[in-house]
Amino acid sequence: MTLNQGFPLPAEPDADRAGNKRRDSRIQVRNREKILEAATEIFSMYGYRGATLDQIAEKAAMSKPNLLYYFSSKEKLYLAVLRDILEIWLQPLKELDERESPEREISAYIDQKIRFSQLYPTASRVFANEIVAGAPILKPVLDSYLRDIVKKKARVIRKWVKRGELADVDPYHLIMMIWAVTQHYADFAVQIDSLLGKSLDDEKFYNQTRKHIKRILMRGILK
Amino acid sequence: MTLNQGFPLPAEPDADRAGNKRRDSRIQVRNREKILEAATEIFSMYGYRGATLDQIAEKAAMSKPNLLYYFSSKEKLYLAVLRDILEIWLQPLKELDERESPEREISAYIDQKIRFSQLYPTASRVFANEIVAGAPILKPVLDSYLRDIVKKKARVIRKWVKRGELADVDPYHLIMMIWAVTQHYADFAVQIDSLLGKSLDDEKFYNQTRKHIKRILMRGILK
DNA sequence: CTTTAATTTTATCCTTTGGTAAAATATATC
DNA sequence: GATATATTTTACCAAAGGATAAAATTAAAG
Repeated sequence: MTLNQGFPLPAEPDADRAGNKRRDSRIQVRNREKILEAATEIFSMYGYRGATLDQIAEKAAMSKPNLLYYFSSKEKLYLAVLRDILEIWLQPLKELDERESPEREISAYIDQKIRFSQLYPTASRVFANEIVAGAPILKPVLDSYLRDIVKKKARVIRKWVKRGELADVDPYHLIMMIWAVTQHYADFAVQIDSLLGKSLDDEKFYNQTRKHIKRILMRGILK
Repeated sequence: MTLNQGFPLPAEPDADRAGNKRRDSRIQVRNREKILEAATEIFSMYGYRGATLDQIAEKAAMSKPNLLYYFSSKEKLYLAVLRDILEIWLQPLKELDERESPEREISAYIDQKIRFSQLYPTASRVFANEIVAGAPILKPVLDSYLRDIVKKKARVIRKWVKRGELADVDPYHLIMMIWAVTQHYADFAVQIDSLLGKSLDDEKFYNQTRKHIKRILMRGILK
């Protein structure tokens, strides 16, 4: 992963990098990647406060001081993880295009969201954890960046409604409904596994889920 | 709250009570209540591992050793909190009755779930936290108790489908969809507050939400 | 091959945290 | 109101956890 281009989180230059000049050596890249992956997994299970650097270091197969060589504090590491996640989390929404039909666009949006749940379930859980915890870190981003994007896309949906291509739905509730349902399959994966013994890794179950969600939602909102 | 009658969590008699004989003195009841409430709030924000007894004690306005007098360990306290939550969380599902119409029953079920989100948002978040974390404590309960109830209710839904009173929906996905959407409003309340500046505490927003969810879902599944 | 810079390890520090012991205080019962 | 019991406080402790310093090792550059 490591998308992280200009993301609106307090990203002072080199904030998360222990003062070394020549950046991006081979080792640098590989280890930072390794750490971010391990951190995502541990944060997804224990949340920010519950996770320990020891656990993360162990999962990344390196010593704790070594880890701290790459990310100078637990908080900086957590920020780096969130930054990566938020970027891929938001991407799909940005693509809603009013010039296309709502049927096509919303359908595609659901597809992308459920795919995210399949590809990055742990990332989804870190995000969920942060929000459930009251978004101590992400609150400012939600209040500004996310708010703006959603507002913009709500307008798109409202336009479709006015054009009579969509039933009279509230755009915000619709968006949140899609989030809720698609993310549920990543965030509550254990529960689903308990009930059905299945996960989105199972390609068959994945498609069944995808179609089912779409069938009900699309029926619910199309004219 | 404190429903907790015979709940299927490892509830050795007096496991969570520091060996005192005459149970349920006035003080006993009041303080245990106070602690459970404080614990619910703290656990909902930091998860099991992230929460500290100091925080809980402070919120409950008593010293940590005093708290430990009522619940002899952090784990016992957490168990007690989960026990209370799970009971009220499951109750509504048990009431789905095949003799009634699906329209009426599912509608009532959604009502109850969204009401739960309104009344016990922090409890909902503790539960969410536990599941997102991989249900380290609740897994056995999910695998047995929950699994059985859901299986039973899936049969009810399937019956409605066969009778032609419901579109051809998968019962499990339908149930999970209802969970996802209704719980979302409690678990992701901060996000909703960021986007809309509203919460389910606002009776107007509560009703709007309730109706909206129902409109889309019911349209999606009724024939 | 050196020399220099980047990376890793070892040892250590201070704070927080779950939990205990025992003394002190309050409450109830006779 | 004296005695027994329940509750609360005070003083600790050992382990865990985030972080730093400095030595040791490895990789890169000339």
